[in-house]
Amino acid sequence: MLEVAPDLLGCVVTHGSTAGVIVETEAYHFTEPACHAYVGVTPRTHVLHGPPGTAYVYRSYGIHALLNAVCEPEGVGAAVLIRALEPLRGEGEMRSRRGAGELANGPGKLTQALGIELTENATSLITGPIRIHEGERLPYVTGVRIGITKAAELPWRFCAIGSRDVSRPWPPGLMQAA
DNA sequence: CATGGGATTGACT
DNA sequence: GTCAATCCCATGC
Repeated sequence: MLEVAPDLLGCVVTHGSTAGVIVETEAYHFTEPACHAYVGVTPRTHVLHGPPGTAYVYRSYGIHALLNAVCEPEGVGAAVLIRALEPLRGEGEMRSRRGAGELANGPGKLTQALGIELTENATSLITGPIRIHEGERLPYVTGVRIGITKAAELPWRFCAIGSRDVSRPWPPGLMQAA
């Protein structure tokens, strides 16, 4: 999974008529307490322990939907959180859903921009409605995961170097090769 | 059945 | 920098 997370950088997420390039991810694994799968298999987390290539969408703080890609084999319980996208197609549609400001430089923002909803939890990332297809591999920097209260020191955040669409705070070195 | 927490965002001091 | 908003669900009585 720590290999899948950086591999996802540069991949393209498509939903409806909108699409974006992944520029930031974070890895989560059931062996560490920040991961929802840490508590074991429950109605909420069973998808995390399910087969790879599945979307895990959940609501955070009662307001935002966050998108994950389940990656390890069935029974393992791990996922990669998609934290930021660089808009590729359907920017007008994203704009109408997001209003002014950045479109997708944050995990809650990108789901709103693409129109991804909780009902799409457990759907396939191969057959849709949300689809992820391979893209070019991007150079990246690693950083500490942000926004969490448990195991926050793990360096499992991956950001594409030079992208201004990465969520803040930008990790040191992000703009080196821009 | 009641309660508390959460991988966030945006507005305000 | 600080703080509230708000829904799902895991946990505990």
